[in-house]
Amino acid sequence: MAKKRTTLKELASILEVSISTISKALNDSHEISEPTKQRIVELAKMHNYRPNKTALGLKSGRTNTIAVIIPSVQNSFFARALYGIESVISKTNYSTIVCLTKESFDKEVDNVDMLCNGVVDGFIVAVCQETQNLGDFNHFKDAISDGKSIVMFDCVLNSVPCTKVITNDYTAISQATQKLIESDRKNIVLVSTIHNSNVGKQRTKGYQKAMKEAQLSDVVLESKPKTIESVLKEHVINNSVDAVIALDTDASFAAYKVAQELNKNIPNDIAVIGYVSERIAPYLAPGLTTINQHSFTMGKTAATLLLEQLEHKTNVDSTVVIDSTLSQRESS
Amino acid sequence: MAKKRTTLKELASILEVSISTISKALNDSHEISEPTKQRIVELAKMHNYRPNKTALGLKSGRTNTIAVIIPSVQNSFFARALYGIESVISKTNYSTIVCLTKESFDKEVDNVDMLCNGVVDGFIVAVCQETQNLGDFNHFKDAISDGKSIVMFDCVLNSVPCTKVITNDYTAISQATQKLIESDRKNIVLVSTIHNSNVGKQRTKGYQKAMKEAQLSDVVLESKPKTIESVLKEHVINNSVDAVIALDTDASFAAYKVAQELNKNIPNDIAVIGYVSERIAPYLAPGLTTINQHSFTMGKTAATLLLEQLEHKTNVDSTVVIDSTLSQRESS
DNA sequence: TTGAAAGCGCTACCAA
DNA sequence: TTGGTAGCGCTTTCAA
Repeated sequence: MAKKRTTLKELASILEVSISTISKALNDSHEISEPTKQRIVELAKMHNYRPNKTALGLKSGRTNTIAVIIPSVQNSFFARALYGIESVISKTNYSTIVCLTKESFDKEVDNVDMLCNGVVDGFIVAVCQETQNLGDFNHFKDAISDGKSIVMFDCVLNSVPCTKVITNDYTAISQATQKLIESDRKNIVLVSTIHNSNVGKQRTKGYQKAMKEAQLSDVVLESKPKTIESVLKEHVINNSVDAVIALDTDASFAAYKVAQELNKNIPNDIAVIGYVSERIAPYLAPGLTTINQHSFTMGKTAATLLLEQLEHKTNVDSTVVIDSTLSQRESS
Repeated sequence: MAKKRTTLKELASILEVSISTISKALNDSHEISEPTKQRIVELAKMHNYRPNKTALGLKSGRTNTIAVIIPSVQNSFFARALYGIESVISKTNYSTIVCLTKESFDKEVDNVDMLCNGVVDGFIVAVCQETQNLGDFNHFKDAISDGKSIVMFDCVLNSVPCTKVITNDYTAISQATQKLIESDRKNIVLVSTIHNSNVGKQRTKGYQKAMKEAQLSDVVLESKPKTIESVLKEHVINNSVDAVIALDTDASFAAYKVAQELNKNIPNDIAVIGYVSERIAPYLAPGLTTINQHSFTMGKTAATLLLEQLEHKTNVDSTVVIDSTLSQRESS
């Protein structure tokens, strides 16, 4: 198979003109006469000519491609953020490469290294957990010294000089907790399967701060997705609980399931606030009050900032905060 | 900023040897003496040299990059399929470009056209709905005649000669319906928000066939995601319904919500079978019996087949079927 | 064992 | 208005 793609050279030899004439004509240069231009454009169309992007890239030193490096796409936060990024990028003449790290440091390093070599102009990254724990950021620093622009979002590295888009996790959950307290909930339990991540830790601290301020004692239940439900159930059976704050999707679902199994009414017996995709939250019964991280907006913002830097070929060290907000529904 | 990436040329001028010597040394050619090799490799390491992929691509005519073109990543089916694809590709020296079409024909055409030009070696595509309706497949045919390999999955185009990975939608839902009938359900309603897609139509036909065979009359409720709940509720109030088959996530959630609001017990009053991510289904209360399309496996299969074709530089016209299976849970 | 030069597809400069 | 040529970074003959 493989009737290889038409090149300028071929067109040139067919019309018996020079390659540069072809190139100029196709780029609508004023140097070329109208009739010649027409002949060439027509022939190019006939042969379905389209310029080789790789060659363009080599020539210009830019590829008009950006890389999005995220841990996963099954996580609805990242899925929606990616959607936000795409919504911006697709309006430009840039393409997007998406790489999934699955929270592996090695994969993250591999991806960054590989794409640095003339494949992309810049990166949008949600730094993976393992990298944060390891504290090895050389792949990003190398990329920057190679002249790449980087925008980090959600999980960011403060010690890497680049643009960061984050949310106010700590404050948001702290306020949510306060709100529960104001509506007379006293026994508020925090449930989480993401206690190993920085994001999870931030959120837990925010909750604890609010509880402490109200002179209530905090209860933090942490477990793996598979077991979180039984851990919570156990706790609810043996203690009085009138509210649950769930830090992630698994924990949120677990709260609902436990409530149902123990015949507790949401929100009358137990109020629930959780982190679940805004697409799913309203479909739960009752609709789940969520802390909305505005993932779409975060993605959009990150993409916009990166494009800006790419235009000016700069890499600025700054931080933008997108506020999380409480999406009040029936569960609290 | 931008201390541009080190090139062979620079290394050559530092060591005052020729570019070709550097190139050969770095590629461990036997033509180069050990001592020279060592000096060069060492210097390269010092300067953090890594070859420019674009240049490699231009030279070799292959880019070791594949494109995954899917409608969305918020749909858990595609998210998981992508995960399956990545799991295969990331073990090779290929990279993945992900493009989201949002079901737009124009975006699909743009993506394919753009990536054909020396950016990727092959495509994994879930054809978007609009393209299926329009019936214009030239972008794929062009890509093939440009020598690209294509593997389609889920939504495929039979008239495009390429590898296809599909599931047995029709049979799977037909069997699920039969199973409901065997367990004495008579008033089985189908609910769908994807009636415009081929997949939706196939599933509906499978259901209708099973109903007809059992001499039961079929009821098909179709609506938009926002309104499907009220449509179903209305129907359940005015008719006797003892089972619901939901063709998509929105419809599945709607079924649960309606049951709860009308105080119907699942599965005693109403059995439910739906299409929902396997990650979420068990968390519903009660756990939802789903028709599992094995999205991960489909992705893995598609990727494996594409790699195979890329190795042999062929493009074969064949179809692989991955069977959907019933994941029995408590809702039916 | 090393180097010079051509060429991948393209653009852009300079000359004709 | 056209064409020749150099060069982007790399590999690969072929000569030295």
